[in-house]
Amino acid sequence: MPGKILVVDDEPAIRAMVRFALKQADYNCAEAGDAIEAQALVTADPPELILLDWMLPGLSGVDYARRLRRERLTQNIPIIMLTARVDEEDKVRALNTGADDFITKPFSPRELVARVRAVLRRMAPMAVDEVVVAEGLVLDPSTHKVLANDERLSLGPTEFRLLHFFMTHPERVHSRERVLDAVWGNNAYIDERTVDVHIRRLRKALTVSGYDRFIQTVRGVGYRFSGDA
Amino acid sequence: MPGKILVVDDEPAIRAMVRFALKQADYNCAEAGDAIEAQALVTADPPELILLDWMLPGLSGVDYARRLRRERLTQNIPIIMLTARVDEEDKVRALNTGADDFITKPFSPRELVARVRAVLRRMAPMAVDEVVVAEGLVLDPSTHKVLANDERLSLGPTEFRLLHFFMTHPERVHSRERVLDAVWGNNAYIDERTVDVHIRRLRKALTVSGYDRFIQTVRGVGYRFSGDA
DNA sequence: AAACAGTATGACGATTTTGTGACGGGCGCA
DNA sequence: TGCGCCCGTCACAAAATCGTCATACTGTTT
Repeated sequence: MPGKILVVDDEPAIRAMVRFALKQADYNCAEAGDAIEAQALVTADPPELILLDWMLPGLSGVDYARRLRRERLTQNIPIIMLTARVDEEDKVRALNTGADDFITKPFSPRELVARVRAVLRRMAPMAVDEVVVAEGLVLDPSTHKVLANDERLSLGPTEFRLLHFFMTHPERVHSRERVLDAVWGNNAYIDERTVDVHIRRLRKALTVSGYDRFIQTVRGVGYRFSGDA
Repeated sequence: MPGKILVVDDEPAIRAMVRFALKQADYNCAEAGDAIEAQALVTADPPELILLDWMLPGLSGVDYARRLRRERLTQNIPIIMLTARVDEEDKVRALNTGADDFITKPFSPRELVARVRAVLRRMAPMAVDEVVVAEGLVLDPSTHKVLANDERLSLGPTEFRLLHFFMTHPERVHSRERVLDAVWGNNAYIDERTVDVHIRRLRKALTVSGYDRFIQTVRGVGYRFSGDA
């Protein structure tokens, strides 16, 4: 059950279109016509993502984005900008205000959903309950056990969380910084090289069952968890 | 190479500590003891980020932040507040004056660097992670994989960036200088012939699947990426 | 055809990035 | 208090990649 998304746009037609598109994709949807309404909804019940129009009556979308971004210290809500023109200048400014993506109007429902999914996926925390499976590798967060071809392998707490993170975010390359944020917590001030060491330990634990090949290093960028070479 | 950062604090000890920490992380560092000094430095040569003490002799940090936000020249420069207490009230006020983050004293050098990086990253334009396709060639920045007719080919970091640049700017001739700017960074002191060598390496990697024909040399001008001969 | 300028290619030392083993410290538990 | 476990950091080894150069090649000009 996907979460709730807040649309902020002064044009009801746009809102309706967005609501419809999101409903098709099983997203709940809250609506606001200006920044004031939006802020009320955000504080009352924080959405998972905000779709924010570039031009808004009163406080403009840009300014509101900036404000949201400042408050994002505590609340990490991704923002997608809706902008009318394809102006390169505005595009840069929009990104500078802290938007995570932007969509230029007019846009298709399909594009909207695709971008929403992309951003949410990028931000996605790990599902804490679900059993994760990749080929013969099974990780069960609830029992804190990892099976490789039905053989139990023992990991330390950090290695477990690391593997969990990788298995829930496969294929994508993760910078050491990103891994630190996800596995150690958003404010652990730790040397990035520590990631290497834990990768090493995790790999060693996985080697006995031959699954160390899943963890690939992408030179100069970070690491990736993937089934194929 | 990271840019310059301005530290505004009346305690020389703090400034020294900050300077040292930032130098470790390869940031240049300017210092000021009060708002007057700070303002001189800011107008002379705007820094990329300002570390601003909450309490300052004369014009207070909060007021100065507010003033910075009003000036066109400085309103896009992120500000991190240095504050002694963790007062929730002050925190809100700080954010409202336009601070992008704040650090409570005392803090570790590592925390400082981490927060500076975080704020700078938030300000930086997002990398557009879209998959680029040209005939049978597929380059995916998010997974950092390149497929040529479904066959995986492995590129070094520079070759990857080079191919990415070419694929996102096809059908156009690029001078070596232009390529250096785009792929190596806007101020890399590197022999232009190095481009030739990397073109060569990229071509070799592409040859196995016959895609080297995509990279054409335009004698006396530069190179071009294009599907047709 | 020879001279010339621009480009391709292979090799090499230097540098950067990552892998690996070891060490000391903290923390819980007996 | 002693012990075992796990962690973060370091120093060093190994590996990958980089930038430059010398040389061979190619197309152009005179």
